[in-house]
Amino acid sequence: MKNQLLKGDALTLLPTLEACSFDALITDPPYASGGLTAGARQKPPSEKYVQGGKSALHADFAGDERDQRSHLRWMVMWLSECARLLKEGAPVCLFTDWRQLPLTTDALQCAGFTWRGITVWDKTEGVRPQLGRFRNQAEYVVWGSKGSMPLQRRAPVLPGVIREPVRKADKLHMTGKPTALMRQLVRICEEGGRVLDPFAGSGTTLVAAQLEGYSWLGCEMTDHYVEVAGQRLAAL
Amino acid sequence: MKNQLLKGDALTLLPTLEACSFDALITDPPYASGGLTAGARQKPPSEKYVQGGKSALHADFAGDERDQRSHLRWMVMWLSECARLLKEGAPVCLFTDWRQLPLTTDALQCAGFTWRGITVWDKTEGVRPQLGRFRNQAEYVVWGSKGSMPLQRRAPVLPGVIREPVRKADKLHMTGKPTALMRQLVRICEEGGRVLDPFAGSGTTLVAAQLEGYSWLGCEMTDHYVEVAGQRLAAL
DNA sequence: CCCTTCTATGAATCGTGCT
DNA sequence: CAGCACGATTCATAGAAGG
Repeated sequence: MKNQLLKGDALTLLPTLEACSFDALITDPPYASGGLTAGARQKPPSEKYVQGGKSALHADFAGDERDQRSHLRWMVMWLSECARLLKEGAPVCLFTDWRQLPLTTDALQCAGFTWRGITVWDKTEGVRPQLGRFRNQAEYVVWGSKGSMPLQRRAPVLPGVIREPVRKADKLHMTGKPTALMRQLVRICEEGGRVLDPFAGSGTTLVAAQLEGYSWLGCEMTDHYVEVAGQRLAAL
Repeated sequence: MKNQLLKGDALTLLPTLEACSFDALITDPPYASGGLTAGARQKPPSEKYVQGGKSALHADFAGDERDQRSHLRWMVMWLSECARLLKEGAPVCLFTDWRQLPLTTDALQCAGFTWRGITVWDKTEGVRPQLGRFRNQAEYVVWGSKGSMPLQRRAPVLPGVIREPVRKADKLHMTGKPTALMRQLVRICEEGGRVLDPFAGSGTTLVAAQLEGYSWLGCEMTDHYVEVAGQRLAAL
């Protein structure tokens, strides 16, 4: 199966793809979680996620200004499209932060998937330490499957907590994940299978999939990141 | 303030305590999460959580056979009682597993607390591997506060992920937590404050509180564990 | 006392087969 | 057919046993 990076909105592109043609869904959708108030959430991500008065390092990305209710509906919409594209028993991994974790497990299950657990990404460094509080040093991968997941799948035992620091040189998107982290995660896919990432961003999931011997298809609607991801994938 | 270990049901005991007299709520309630079917959930914990036909190492504990709906209602009931007992701004820490995490964040917020984050207990590797799956090696601490939480509280910066293996000699309850883990957690309480644990079990939270210089009050309804906890605390 | 070898265990889960 | 009981499975680590 040919690898492809498609430019456009996942909700438009997914319906054009062939049913039952993917072995795993692994993606990092917009969290829509920055900001305590609805108003603060509607600022573009480059203002929302930047500390202090620093200028934005990364281009804005789309799809991050919904309120909780709309965000859930939107998650269920694209997840349901993905359910059609996945083979029976295929695993699903969705990144989320603590604030959106319950919404993410709801969305996964509303879309008809079986929720099977949570894997923790431990960033190891304290992000914004605050006296008298716990550090906010983890993000979460909500994972599950389309229907039952036979034990004879060709996939290894995978870690439930992945300790991986964020390295600037390896972060090409505002919410980009370390390549080493993604290389661990994609291994939930059956050996040599085909990985779907409808929110490819700077393409780290696709790069990891390629490095681990999978084929892949990604969608990304922001021109800038389609170019970034394209270059990274071409350089492999 | 005198330290006390009370014997009885939390829902009965909590209303008898004085309002605004605690600086932190730190507890590990029954999760009611084992078992795929209603029937399986009603088995005692020693059968539910132990593999194979091995004989039970620890005595059973009560309150683990509710379904999701009743479990939520019950959580909100005792949490609301605790809200009355806590001072304004006091932190709350609730243990939970991946399956009950969304329910726990709901319960915390339904009872009127502000949800502030999740802290991860990483049990480290060695926990029941399964091919083709992520290891289930973490439990979670949902934490928050009664109302706003001033930054000038006398409490240190605390870790967001705590790596701590389970040691047999340090585990006196089927679901007992390591003392080292609890010593880290209780430090969310303001220096020298008073800690409440309505589900004391073998008393690890109270032991940790004592070791870290806090005063404490615990409730436990199972005779056996009241005795175990009493002995541990007396031995300090 | 230190090192090596061995064994037991885990807040499970899946699939089968019986009721 | 739905629901439930039961056996099989996975491996890093702790802790015991032995040299």
